[in-house]
Parts: sequence; structure tokens; C-alpha cells
Amino acid sequence: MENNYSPLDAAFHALADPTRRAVVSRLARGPAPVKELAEPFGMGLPAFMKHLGILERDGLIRTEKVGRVRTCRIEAANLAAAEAWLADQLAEWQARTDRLARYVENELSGSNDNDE
Amino acid sequence: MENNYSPLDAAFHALADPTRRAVVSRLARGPAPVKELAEPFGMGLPAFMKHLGILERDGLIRTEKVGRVRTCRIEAANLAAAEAWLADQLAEWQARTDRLARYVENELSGSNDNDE
DNA sequence: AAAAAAGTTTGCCATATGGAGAACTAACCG
DNA sequence: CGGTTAGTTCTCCATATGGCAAACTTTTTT
Repeated sequence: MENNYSPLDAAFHALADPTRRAVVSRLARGPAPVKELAEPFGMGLPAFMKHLGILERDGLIRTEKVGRVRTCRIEAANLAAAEAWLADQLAEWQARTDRLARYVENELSGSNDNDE
Repeated sequence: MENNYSPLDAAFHALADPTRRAVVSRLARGPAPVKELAEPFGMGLPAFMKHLGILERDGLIRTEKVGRVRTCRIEAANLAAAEAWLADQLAEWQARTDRLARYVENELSGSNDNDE
């Protein structure tokens, strides 16, 4: 049950669930113990812990137990990696879109073999 | 089997798989038919089509069939939504990190009740 | 008309979630 | 010490993936 897949796989997978996104969102504003994190969700602790387990295994959060309280905090690196990947794709897409627009604008009279 | 969940659920879920991310990456550079898209992956068409199905259901791509060829293109909106969400979280996190750093730098002598 | 190309559909399978609920352990509190 | 609090472990279950292989449907090509 180790985390053998890529950071991007991990990050996107972990973020695919609304509960986990909410947790990340909450933790972006600062650390919090499990109990407090779990409260907003109508869900048993076991189920909630599974989400935390996934978030931790997938490297989006880090947790540490002191006494009987486990404190969770965000691990920004992988979050940033995912963001970077998306930004890249969008940039690439934008670049192509722009090229296309420019092309159309320039030869707006002769050709007819573009693909959009 | 409809897409009843949120755009963010959909986007992150779809991007959790490396094959699907590769497809998105490829399509960001321009449209392509199924066959060409499938080639790089050592996988039967049926399996590959399932990925495309998920990408389309989750709103990351759009496909259109002409004759016997189905052409796929990217749907940037949801990709952008995911990127925006991540950027938001990171910004929030940065803001807090900065506040903390400033705080520490200012009262670097008296207090001891911070949480990092 | 026949054959090749490009998808589709249909079963079948193993694994991972996402959740529920009960029972247990390990701190703290008074 | 006894009770409460905060997690943890366990067992179950239904659903969704991610893949494979085989058979079928539509176009194109020749």
C-alpha cells in the first residue's frame, strides 16, 4: 500500500474527492487537529481518517501526533507541482490558440485548411 | 452514469491517471484522432476509449466523429478551473506563511506561542 | 465486392474507494 | 481511580476503475 506512483498521480488523485479538497483548503489556512478537521463533514471518524490517510500517503499533508492529538498541516510542494503542470498545459493551449488566431487574421482571404 | 459531481471533482478525478494526463498534454498542442492518441500507450483500444470516455464525461475534452474518425480536442475551461483552485490554495498558504515569517521576525524576543 | 481501418460493444476480473458500525487503545481530566 | 476524549483497528459492502480479449459496425480503399 505504498505510494509508488508519480507525485502528479498522487496529487490529482488525492484532490479528486470533495472532502479531501475541503481539508486541503482548510489546512492552507493553518494546521489543525483531526477532530476539528472532521467536524464539518457528516461522516464517522474512521471514514474521515481514510481520507487523511490518502492525503498523507499522496504527500499533500503531513501529520504529527503529540499526546493523543494528531495535528495535520499542508505539504505545499506537491500541490505546487500539480498547479505547475496545469499552468503548463494551459499555457501551451493558449500559445496554440493565439497562433491560430494570428494565422486566421493574417491570411483571412486565401486558405481553407485550418482545423478549428 | 452521468456527470453529477462538481467540475472540480470531475477535473481532478480525470487528471489522476497518467494516461489521461498524457492525453490532455497531447491535446493541449492541438486536436487529434483516437487512433493517433492511443498509439503511445501499450493498451487495447477498448481500454483507451474508457479513458477518453472519462475525459469527456468529466468535461476535459470534447470529441466529434466525422466519417469513421473521432477527433478529440481539449476543453480548457475545466482545466482552468482546477488550476484556479490550486492557485487559490497556494496563495492562501503563501499569505499565511508570510504573515508567520513577519510575525516571527518582529517579536523575535518575547513570545513563544506560535504553532510552527 | 472484398478487405482494411477505426471505432464500439460486451463480458470478465482484480483492485481500490468511500462509507458504515462496533470494539479497542491511549492520553487527559477531576 | 474512573470517565471522557481523540484516534485507531476491524470487518463489511457497494461501486468505479483499469485492463484484457473477442465479436460487431461503419466507413474507406482497392
